[in-house]
Amino acid sequence: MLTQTGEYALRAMVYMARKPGEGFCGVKEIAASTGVPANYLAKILQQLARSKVLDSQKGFGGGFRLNRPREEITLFDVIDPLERVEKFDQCVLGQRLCNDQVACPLHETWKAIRGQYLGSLHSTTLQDIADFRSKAELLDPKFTAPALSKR
Amino acid sequence: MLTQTGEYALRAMVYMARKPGEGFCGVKEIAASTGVPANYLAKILQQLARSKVLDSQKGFGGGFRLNRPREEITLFDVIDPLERVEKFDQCVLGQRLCNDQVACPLHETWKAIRGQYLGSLHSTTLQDIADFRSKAELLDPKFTAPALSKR
DNA sequence: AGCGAAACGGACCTGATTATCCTATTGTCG
DNA sequence: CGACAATAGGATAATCAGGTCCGTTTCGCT
Repeated sequence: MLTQTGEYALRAMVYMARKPGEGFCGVKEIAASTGVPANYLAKILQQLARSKVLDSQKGFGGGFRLNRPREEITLFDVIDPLERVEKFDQCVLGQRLCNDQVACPLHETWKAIRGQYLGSLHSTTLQDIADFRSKAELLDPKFTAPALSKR
Repeated sequence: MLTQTGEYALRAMVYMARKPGEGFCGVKEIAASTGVPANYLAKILQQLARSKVLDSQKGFGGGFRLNRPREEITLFDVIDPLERVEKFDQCVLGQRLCNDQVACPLHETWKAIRGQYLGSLHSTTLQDIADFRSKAELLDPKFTAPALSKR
């Protein structure tokens, strides 16, 4: 469904989105919190910095941070630079000709699945995720400890 | 979305489902019609035979055929033995604890995506696919000739 | 029985993905 | 300025999916 790399990227982005404040996060800090191999995570974050989703800062106190407000970064923005999403547009059965008029037997089924998937990635922002509270958190004040404000 | 192996399997199964008659199909025949590498396809079909979706028959005139009526084989039955679908049940963000009560921030989003995907796989049968006719086929009698034949 | 057609099974090759390590570069602070 | 902290980036290793090859087994046919 998602490559390992994509999943790691998502974990890191969620971590940064939920962290209060504007400062840079070090790779080690993110790696420790998300359980992603630090060296590999560094590579992934470098890619995301190159694709303008993150800012990076070398030197003491440096690290990575979101390049834009949370609500302007979608899951798609995170996944897209790391996986070959274009493959989704190709016919599942490998037919050269497969569109809404001349379709392979799976065309409609697959179109629906793909549409739902991409739609979710496009419509879900890091803001949505940062705001998320599980049922347990909503019911039990203890869970509200790592408090965020806003909205 | 789907591994190469899963896609190949789907192509072969669709071919067999759409082919009239009850006889065995040889690997070479299927490979030629679907564009899947013959040797690799053989491995895939062997796996499907082991997982009771296909019957196989050695020797002259042998090959593979569906083990059950078309309408009793779902896309899930085809994909499941070949990919690690269990991975879908694990939390995308790698949290040890992630369920409807105590959830990770992506739990609901991912649950919806996964549900749509698995739902389609479970509810679509080879019968549905075999019956499928594209708009062009329905409108233009030329297309109603058995579209899949080569050799 | 003997031959050829076909699946079966194991060994092996290959390239992409995942992961690690080392050095260079860049920034902060004393 | 010099020491240190942190990313950048290149080289390399490990793992795995995808793919090939070949010998064996099993069957149908003559």
